[in-house]
Amino acid sequence: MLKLSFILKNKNKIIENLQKRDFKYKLLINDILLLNNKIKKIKKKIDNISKIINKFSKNYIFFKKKIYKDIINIKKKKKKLNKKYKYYKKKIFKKNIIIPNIIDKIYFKNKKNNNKTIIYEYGKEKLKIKYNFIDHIELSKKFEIFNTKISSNISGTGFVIYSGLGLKLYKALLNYFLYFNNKNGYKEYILPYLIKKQSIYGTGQYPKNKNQIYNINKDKLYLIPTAEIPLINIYQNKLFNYNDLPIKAQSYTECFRREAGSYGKNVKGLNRLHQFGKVEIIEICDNISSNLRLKKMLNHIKKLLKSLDVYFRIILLPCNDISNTSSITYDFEIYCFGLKRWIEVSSLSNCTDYQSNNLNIRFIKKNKKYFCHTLNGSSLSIPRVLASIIELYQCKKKNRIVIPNILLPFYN
RNA sequence: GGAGAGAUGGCAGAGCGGUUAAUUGCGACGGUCUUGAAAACCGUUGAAGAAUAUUAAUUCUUCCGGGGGUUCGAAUCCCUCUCUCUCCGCCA
Repeated sequence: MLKLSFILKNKNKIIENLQKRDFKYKLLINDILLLNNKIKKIKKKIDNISKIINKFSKNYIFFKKKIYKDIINIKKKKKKLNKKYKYYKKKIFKKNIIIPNIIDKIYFKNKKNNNKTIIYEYGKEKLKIKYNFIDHIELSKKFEIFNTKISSNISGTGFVIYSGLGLKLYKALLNYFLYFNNKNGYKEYILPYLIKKQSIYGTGQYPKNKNQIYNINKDKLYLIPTAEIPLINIYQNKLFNYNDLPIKAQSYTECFRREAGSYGKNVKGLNRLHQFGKVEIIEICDNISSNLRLKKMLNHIKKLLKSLDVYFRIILLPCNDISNTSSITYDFEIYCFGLKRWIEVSSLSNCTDYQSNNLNIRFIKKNKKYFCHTLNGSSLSIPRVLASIIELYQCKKKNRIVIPNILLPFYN
């Protein structure tokens, strides 16, 4: 979340920011300013009372019982004021936490920013291939790849079972992604899938996305919707040396999403699942170089997709479409030749200091402490990549699905 | 699940009702010495809010895991929550 002191000093900037994001609750900033003025007055009264009490207690022996009664009255007053103070603080917090991150400068350069901007495209020539592509759902009927019928008996819709060829490809993709990321310095972690509410607050998905997250009431735990949450939370309350940055980490986890409200075509096959596997990469860096790191991550994921030799594109998401925590987001989409549509396989964001404010992730440089910047991206979502690969690679030999060359060492 | 111990600054670790924002050690930063470095020595080293005032500061308040209570006064006593550790039980 944004620091309150920042909000107070940058009122206009934030209002402009909210407008750009099409944020609905426009009086939010005014509310916060009003509440803050109230709180200031209360704090001043409390300070004065504390001063009197402190003086009295320091000179206790001299004053003794003379002013004693006054002190007791004044203490009662202080208690009342304290309650008020905390009440307003909570109110401010509740409003503060829903203010999204400041969007990147790039969104102020282009006037048209309600549309997706394609910034890179690769493999377009594949569109020329003349072949009767069938989608991965049909393919799965022909080959042993995955099964949603059996899984729906077990868990309901939105779950999947991999076996045979599908399982082999799945593991190949997974191991290749981990290998590729690791080669580029991302340290791997195996993470818990059940997390506390506090961790979700830390990375900023709560309270906005609370309807998308599975909640295990009995134990007050939540299923992770993305590895980003436990992965970033590893570093809560950390103080890094400037020279140790950037921190690069990755993890494969299953991700659990309720997907409340989605229906129809999108739900079919491997496209939208309640549980899916994804390799996530994150970086933690200083407060200046985060956009440079973002570019490096962008190139990293680009290289990975290129090596799979699929038709993909990179999109700069419009600022009214990026998540609360993000200042700038790029989406990576692969073209599915069977479904004849684009599907998102990665989303890469710079969260600047929005998360590190919550999680108290800082670095120290020349005895001064600063908040780190955090970045995250998928590298990559496995079911969707698997689906798009089998759809494209079915054309290379009749009645067979070919495996991309790069995956062969991981396939066997 | 049962019993016990604990959470203090960047880290380690004292303090366990009254100049304690907190002894000390290490680290970090600055300086002296040196051709340079090390060693040694000297100095600096938490955060937030407010007032005065203005670029240099001064003053006040709050903060020793979170929340609440006792007291003229709490890091220190009590309650509660969260987390960590040790022992016992259960278990892949």
